[in-house]
Amino acid sequence: MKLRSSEASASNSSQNIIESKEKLKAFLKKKGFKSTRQRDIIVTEFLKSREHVTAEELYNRINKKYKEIGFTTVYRTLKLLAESGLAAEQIFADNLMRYEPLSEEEHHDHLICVHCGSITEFENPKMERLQKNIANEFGFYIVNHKMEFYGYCRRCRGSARTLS
Amino acid sequence: MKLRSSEASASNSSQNIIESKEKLKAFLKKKGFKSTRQRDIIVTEFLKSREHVTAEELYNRINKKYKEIGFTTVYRTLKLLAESGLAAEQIFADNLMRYEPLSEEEHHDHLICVHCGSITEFENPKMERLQKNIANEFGFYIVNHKMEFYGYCRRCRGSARTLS
DNA sequence: AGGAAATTGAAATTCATTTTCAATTTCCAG
DNA sequence: CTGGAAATTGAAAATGAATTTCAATTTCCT
Repeated sequence: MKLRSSEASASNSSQNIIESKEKLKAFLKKKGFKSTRQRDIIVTEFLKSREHVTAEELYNRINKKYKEIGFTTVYRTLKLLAESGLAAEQIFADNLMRYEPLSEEEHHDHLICVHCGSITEFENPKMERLQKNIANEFGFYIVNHKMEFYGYCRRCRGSARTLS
Repeated sequence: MKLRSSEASASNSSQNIIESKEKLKAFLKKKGFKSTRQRDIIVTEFLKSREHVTAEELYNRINKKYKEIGFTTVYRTLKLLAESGLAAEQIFADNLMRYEPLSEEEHHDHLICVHCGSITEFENPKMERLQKNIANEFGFYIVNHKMEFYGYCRRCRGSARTLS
């Protein structure tokens, strides 16, 4: 089991940021889009965060330093990142569109605490295999999947007395 | 593997409808709510459909026969069914709230065709066990989970030439 | 039957997401 | 280096699904 929780080490992050920014630049060029100061700032902040952010959350964070960057541009840049394959769009139980940095082909699933809201990511090879087997039984070709566990994380499991 | 696709046999459905309606009645009484003509019609139509409907879809269906029943009432009745445990609320990739009839404690997952939109349900004991094991490793207590496979169903896999 | 409490449904509201549009910026061709 | 076509920006408006409001109506307990 490969853990990739939000609390995990952030080493190599500056290297990853540079790499990702290069990828975005290539994507922009290929599509005839332009590189701008705003996009650069937004992408940098987004990749630094390494969280599942909504457009509004990222905008608020950016707005503290860069008053002149508008919500719409943050929103559009996140969409652009999703198109270019550098971010994944995900909707959890709160029904807000969230974005997370995505490198290469990795796919991970989520443990979401309904008490504190923490999101822990994990990858599990057994799970991947089982999913493929199930799909095969139905003649189904999986392009993408979504798996979320909602419940109580280790910390909240102890403190929440409301467990039924 | 237990199949429960939308195309599966609908035998016993009238029996199930009566049963479910009794359950709703009990729920209403317990809560001090009232039984109404509208609720009866909406619940009947909902249970008959045995699909993952949005409030609007169900409203449109009902509106053909019963012009006097408003959207709001359909919406509220679906919420009520969800509260009473007779329906499950689910949001798929199109980001619309859908409701499906829910009997007892069953939980099933979904194969969603991105080409024709069909939703097939399945249950898999191995999957349930693996999910619990994974959660245990993280000290996580699962209350609920969501698993969806997006891809091409048997039928569309053949006809869609756009598979990369 | 009487009336308190719940329900109904049309309309209004909310709120995240998306689009519009005029002003500005980017960047390629010359 | 420019000039200017094309893309971008950001404020504001629009969209659209979900939810709430409220006056009129219905339910159902006593």
